[in-house]
Amino acid sequence: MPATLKDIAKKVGLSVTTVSRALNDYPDVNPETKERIRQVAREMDYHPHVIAQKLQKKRTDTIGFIIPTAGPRFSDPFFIELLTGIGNETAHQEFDLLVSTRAPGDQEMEAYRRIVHGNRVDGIVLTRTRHGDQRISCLIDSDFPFVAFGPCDLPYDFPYVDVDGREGMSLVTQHLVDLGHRRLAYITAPLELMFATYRLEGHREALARNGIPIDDSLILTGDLTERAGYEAAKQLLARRDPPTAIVACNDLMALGAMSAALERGMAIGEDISVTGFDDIPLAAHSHPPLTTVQQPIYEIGKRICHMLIKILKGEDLTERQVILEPRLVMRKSSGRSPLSLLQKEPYSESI
Amino acid sequence: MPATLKDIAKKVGLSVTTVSRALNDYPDVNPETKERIRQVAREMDYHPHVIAQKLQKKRTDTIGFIIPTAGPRFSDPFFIELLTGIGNETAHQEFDLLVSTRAPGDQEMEAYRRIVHGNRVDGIVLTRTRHGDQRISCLIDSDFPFVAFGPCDLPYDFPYVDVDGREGMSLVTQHLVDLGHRRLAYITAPLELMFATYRLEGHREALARNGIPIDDSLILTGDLTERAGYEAAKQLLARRDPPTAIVACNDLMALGAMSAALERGMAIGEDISVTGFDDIPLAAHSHPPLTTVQQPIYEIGKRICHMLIKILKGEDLTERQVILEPRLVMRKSSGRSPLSLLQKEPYSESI
DNA sequence: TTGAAAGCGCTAACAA
DNA sequence: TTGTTAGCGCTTTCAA
Repeated sequence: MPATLKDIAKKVGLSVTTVSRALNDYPDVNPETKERIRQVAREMDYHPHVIAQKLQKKRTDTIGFIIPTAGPRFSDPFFIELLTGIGNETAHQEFDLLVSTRAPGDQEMEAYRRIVHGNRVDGIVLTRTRHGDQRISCLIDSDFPFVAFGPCDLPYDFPYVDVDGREGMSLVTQHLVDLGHRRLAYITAPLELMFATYRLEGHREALARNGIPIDDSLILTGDLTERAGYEAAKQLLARRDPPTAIVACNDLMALGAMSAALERGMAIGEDISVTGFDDIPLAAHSHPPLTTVQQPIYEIGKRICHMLIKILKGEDLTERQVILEPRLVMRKSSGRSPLSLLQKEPYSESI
Repeated sequence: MPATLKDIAKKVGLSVTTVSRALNDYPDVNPETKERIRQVAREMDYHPHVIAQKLQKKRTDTIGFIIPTAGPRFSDPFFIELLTGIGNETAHQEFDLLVSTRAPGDQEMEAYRRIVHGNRVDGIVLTRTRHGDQRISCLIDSDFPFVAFGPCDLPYDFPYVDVDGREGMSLVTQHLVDLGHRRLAYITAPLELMFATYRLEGHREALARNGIPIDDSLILTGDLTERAGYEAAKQLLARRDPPTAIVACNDLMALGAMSAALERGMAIGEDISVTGFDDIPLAAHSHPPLTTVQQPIYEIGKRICHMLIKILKGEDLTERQVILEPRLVMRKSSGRSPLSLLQKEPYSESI
């Protein structure tokens, strides 16, 4: 049985209160008494019972994070990096982290309720915000502290961090247009996801800005996995009028798209350009390396967590909504359009 | 303020005890009383205070999982899949999951102590067991329940699940030998990791079995990231006597190795064969698809968690050590050795 | 069928 | 400087 304050009190012949105060370094304890108590505590290998502390303090010093895992083989590296950011900041601030893995849907809402109502955690981190996100309205209704990765179209003001996806997609798309591409396909994530909408908007804006008509048949939807990117690209490349560039909504789908193109014997960055979004470590090590938009995922995780803990401590946030600028990372998977009138090299054939 | 048993008791004019019993469906409560209490509880949106329950029950119904994250950009998809398995089983059994992210080392041990001593969790899941694993001796000394992914060379008997890595590596290596390879390089993980040792042993055994001398200069070490695989392969391929096959200790390093080979303009599966271990989803979508050894990661996560909860409930384990058979997944990244005397096709040139 | 009382381990207001 | 008392919200004897 682990030692309790009572055990120590008995041993040193003092009250539980004094022992508690000594161990918590209160100033109104005789220094010698304090030292003696601490000595005994060490000898008895005492560790405070955190559950009892939590009950008394009415605070759990724990934050919750529910990972929207789609299916058993879910393995988006994005989430590990985000989790690492959240986890490290959590530990740094001496908080604990409660994690749930639930696919979006009923069970997910149940997990939220379980966490919110059970006083298990003091606050929650939310990711992949959705249009009319039920989770957000539920949390706001219960007046439960949270910070989200991404905004929402509900008429609430809540704290979040985001990367400007519209701008990001606009940047890559412009980059491709500058390389002479006029026929760009786009693989989006399900549009219920806020970020998917923004990114698609950025893409469309860039096309419009350059006077390129939007062909809806070139916009396909995938579930953010490499498999989905592969399938979508396969379909696109089998067309009689295939695109010269494929813009994917995330890196995993871009990698899938690349494999579909390679399978057809195409040279990526030449016959076809492919771009992603996220800049996961694999993006730099695909072949060819993937042109993408960088999100500082780890830092975002830390930042979200930092904001949340500030809220929990009752401190004011300097910024309630943080929007980070994305950065275009040009690599070899994007190149001049094969249909471009611009010449690649002085001696290359033009059409 | 959330409603408490006391609030309900006051409202219905009964004692807290009776309310508690009614809500916990004890048989010795008047059915009508019970119904009335439940009705009121619903109206007041009552939810039990789990912290108080935990304190009283002296059980947290929570398990802990410390992810050994190496660095901020840590993003091995392997861990998300494992986490999903653990998380889903945890939820299924109505347990909570506490996660820590710590790089191996001092902070990691501190995280273990924090969790063990603070009564935060009832048991722990351990991954990536190491030689003389401090974490294991610490947990055993404290008599703290845990289940590991992988065995340990300490003289303790503890429950774990593992995939036979020796057999797995033996299978891929044999596969390569059968394809005519005689010069095989190996990229290992740091050998302090138990699985790294086993896998390397399997590789060596297969070579020995086939009378192929072991060339230690062909064995390099990497930190399991794609970057490490890339660097190692780059070095191997720059040799005057490059290998015809590269066996990597995990898929991520194999993917990195592939990119190094592609960068040199080599045709993978022809000029050079590359194999991995894990079978992460990306392995099927690399180009060419990666020959690897499958580990049912998600199921292992579920199984570990299932065993742990069984232990916590005081039930007997039918098997304390579970060793799963690996499965070789042959894909296109492995092909006949270019130096092979065997003919690839009837009409191909032999050397 | 119900209630009173005790206690899980801790903290904190108040008194001495 | 120390101790007394109360209480966090819940469960569980034991007695009525």
